[in-house]
Amino acid sequence: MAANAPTTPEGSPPARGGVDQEADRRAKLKRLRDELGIDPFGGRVDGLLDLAAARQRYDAEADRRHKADPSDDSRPIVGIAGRVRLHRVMGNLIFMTLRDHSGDLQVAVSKKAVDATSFRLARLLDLGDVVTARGPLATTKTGEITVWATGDGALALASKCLTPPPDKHSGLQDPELRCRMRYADMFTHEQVVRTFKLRSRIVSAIRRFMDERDFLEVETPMLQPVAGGAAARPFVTHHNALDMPLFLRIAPELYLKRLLVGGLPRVYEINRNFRNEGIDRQHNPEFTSMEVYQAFGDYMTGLELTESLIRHLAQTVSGDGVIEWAGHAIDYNAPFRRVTYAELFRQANGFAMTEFERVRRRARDLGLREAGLDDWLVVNAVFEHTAEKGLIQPTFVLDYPSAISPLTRPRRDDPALCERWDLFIGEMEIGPCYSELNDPDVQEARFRQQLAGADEQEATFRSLDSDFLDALKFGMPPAGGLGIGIDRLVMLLSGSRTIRDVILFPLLRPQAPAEGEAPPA
RNA sequence: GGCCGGGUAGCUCAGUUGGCAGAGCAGCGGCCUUUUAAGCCGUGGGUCCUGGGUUCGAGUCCCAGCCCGGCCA
Repeated sequence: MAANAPTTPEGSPPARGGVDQEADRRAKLKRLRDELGIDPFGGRVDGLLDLAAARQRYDAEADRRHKADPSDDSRPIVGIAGRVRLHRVMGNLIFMTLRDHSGDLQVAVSKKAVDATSFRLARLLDLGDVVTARGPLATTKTGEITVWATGDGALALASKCLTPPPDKHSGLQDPELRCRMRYADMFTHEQVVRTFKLRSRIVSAIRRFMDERDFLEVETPMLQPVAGGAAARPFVTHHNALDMPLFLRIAPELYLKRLLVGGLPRVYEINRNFRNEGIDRQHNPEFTSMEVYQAFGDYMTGLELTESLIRHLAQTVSGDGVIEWAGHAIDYNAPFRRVTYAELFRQANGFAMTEFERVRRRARDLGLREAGLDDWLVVNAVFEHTAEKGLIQPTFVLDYPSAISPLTRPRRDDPALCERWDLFIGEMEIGPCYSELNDPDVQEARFRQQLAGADEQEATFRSLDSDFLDALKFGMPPAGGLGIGIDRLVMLLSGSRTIRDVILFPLLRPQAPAEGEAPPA
């Protein structure tokens, strides 16, 4: 036995306490190189199967025949790769459970079946090591489908894991660490990989759906000289060569509308927006949304498109179109509920939203700020705090007040209201849709009104997008425009309660600098 | 911003009335050829988030702060 006493070897003072598990792993790394001549960081291997695919190759009949007559071996041989999740050394027989994105599969290494070096490697493996293995598929006594490492390529180390992985059973639990170390989260919780695969499938399905309806996917600037298209605080940056300030976009709207002016009748964009605001269960500073513009449509064509898209996605994901979320079975098959803003307000508060004095009283009762605010802003504050609660099943809220919808075409029959809806599912706002304004003079007036209402802070990042107004003056066809929050939609369709479960690397506060590192300036 | 909960070994977590800092997994040494979070024997490992305070004595009580999570605004 090589000298490997638990006492500190001379000349190699361990990290404090001598309990450094990375040091143990590095010691093994050295033994692998020096004693076994193994490269612990592998190389190309051809012909590997995913673990799930390899498992499918199992041939029960061939296994049975081989067990009856060992000379009759037609068992399929597979090459696989995976991370060591469990490792059970039983003297001369070693079992390990590998994991990859597709699932888990057991590998057995029998001392009799492999060369001495491979067996010593199998003994020395640590949890977390990435290995490749090759051999026939057969069950164990308890019926577990297993790759019995055999012959050339029986077992090889593809990448040594130097950091001890999280607990093999419970995995990472700390929600912040799970995001910070998403890679470890992924290989310890299968659900994480499932969710992000689902997200990818959903986004692909959205693109197919839109493409089939003759919408053209486009990409418009994310670095914008004027941050328009929404009311939100932008991130500010700077272009050096042009020596100009730039904003990360808060919405693609004003560029997509330019494309309508240019003659594209149906466009959509799926990409990131950035809003310099708070972080919670439903908000990440960068988030993905889809915006869609359809010339000669209006907010009702947008409604039909949205409802059929979301129903299609739900049925694609679940088969029966009913998806559990936060304890509710949300049914995407039934026609989505449609209710006007005014009616929902009345139902929630017991009086009409136009009774402004009662609305203000209600706002004060709710502890909301109302003094000095425009009547309609108070109405909307009360609405958000009363009417949006309980909108769990898919619900379109129609005909918002014009006063809180500066980019929307007013209703011809009642200009106080406008052609706008918001979709709510699971008490979350999934997205708005408008009949878009296309009168450049009205649009300019609304912009100026908005700027006039801006407080000092807002004024630093608000400005008039005169390029956009110039474009409108060439004539933009009437259009319906809509936005759908992809992250929230994925939350609903994947059963995720927080947006961080559907964003691979959500924004986190930077970690406190380790001792010895320079503090931030 | 307010309120509540949390921060203890690499990971997951206990810690009673204020009285020697604990378990499982992981690690290290050993046994073991059909295990399933393998098992068995032995063994090392702690800035109890940070800083004050009370006390003979603080993981525990008090104050302040930092970080995480939840609820509310």
